[in-house]
Amino acid sequence: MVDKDEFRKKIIISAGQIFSRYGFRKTTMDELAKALKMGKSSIYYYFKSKEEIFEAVILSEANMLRNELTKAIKSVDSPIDKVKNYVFVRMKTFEKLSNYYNAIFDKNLDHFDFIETIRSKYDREELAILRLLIYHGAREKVFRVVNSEYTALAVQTALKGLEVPLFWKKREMDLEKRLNAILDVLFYGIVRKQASEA
Amino acid sequence: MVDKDEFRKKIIISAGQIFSRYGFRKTTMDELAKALKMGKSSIYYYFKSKEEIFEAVILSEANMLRNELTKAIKSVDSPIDKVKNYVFVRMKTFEKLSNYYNAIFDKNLDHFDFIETIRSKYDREELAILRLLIYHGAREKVFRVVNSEYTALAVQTALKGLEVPLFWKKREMDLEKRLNAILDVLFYGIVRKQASEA
DNA sequence: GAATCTTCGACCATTTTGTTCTGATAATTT
DNA sequence: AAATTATCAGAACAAAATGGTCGAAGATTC
Repeated sequence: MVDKDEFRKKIIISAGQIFSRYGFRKTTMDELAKALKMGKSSIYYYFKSKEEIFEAVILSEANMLRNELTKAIKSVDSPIDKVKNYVFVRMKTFEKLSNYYNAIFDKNLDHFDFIETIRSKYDREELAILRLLIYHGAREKVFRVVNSEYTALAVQTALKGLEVPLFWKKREMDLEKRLNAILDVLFYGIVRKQASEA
Repeated sequence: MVDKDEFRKKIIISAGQIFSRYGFRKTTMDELAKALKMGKSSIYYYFKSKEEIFEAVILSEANMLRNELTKAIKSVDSPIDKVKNYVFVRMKTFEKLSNYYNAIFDKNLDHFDFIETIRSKYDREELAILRLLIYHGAREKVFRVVNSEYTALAVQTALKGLEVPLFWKKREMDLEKRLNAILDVLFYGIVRKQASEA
């Protein structure tokens, strides 16, 4: 009873590693079984299908991302740093949680309903966070913002657009440097002139 | 006629990348075809089988390794540096030519005859090079060596033994640092006392 | 030792995949 | 331009791989 959930987590971790390496399609149940040192059919005692395992992995990674992000936001005070941290952590964590990343972007996985669910849920959550960050920044007169709702949407759209080229040319240049450059641009369009970083 | 060989090379390069990512087993002819933007069956105009493509890839990588090694040896003069470079380049190049590396070590590929052929051929070549390096070092009184044949064999055996743990724990520590440490040990057992690095 | 939880191997239906075959089209030669 | 050859792609196929099922057999608990 108790152990069952515990073992589910083990499966999720192990499966997450293998999925991230080979993708959903190329990962076989036999492989998962071997990695877990158990018979293939035993896995079905814990999960109903390969898809369900994948879903659990994605969900787990989505939660990790959320945790990382909220932690990153709380770790600093100034609105600028909050946004900066948010973008940074978002990009860097995406790199690690490649299952989640692929689930969001891989067109081959489109037909999984739960991915669409997660996708939109993640979008809504992110938008809410961004709106809050921007709203606070505007309140403290650090950001010049007319409508935080629209600005948040704009920032989110920009971030989404950035992901693709950011990951496509992953090895070409230092991720941090590129991110910093992008953030500079972002802030020079948002930050008030002569704003102090209080 | 001429173009055919040229296109074969293209296939080898493209296939090499995909094989290195997914391994021989998980790579499908369809994938190779898509990467080459041609029909799956068209590939069979250039190669007789998937196995033959793999063989060509391995052979190509083996040649690259050989080139890198000879270049590395020629680039320095002192026997110590030659051996040092040899080991370094051998290990670092192995990392990139992962098809070759996997072909040599992956037990799932044991049943391919040509791998055994390459394996032993590579062994012989390497032994000859090492023997030469050591012989020269002994001649210049930098190495204390009784029988360069046996010493070369000993060094080769040591290198082989090192590969496995070196790659198994790839991410744990800096490869260069570990290699340097190992080389230190190797040389302190081989280099004459008060030897000058001429 | 009955009842329940957990694992496994054998088996199955379906899909995937390496390969072949046939023919179409482009290139080259005669 | 006819004939030959080189190059390619789609359909078809046999064999292999794979996700999933089922009943039985170990464990574990009561």
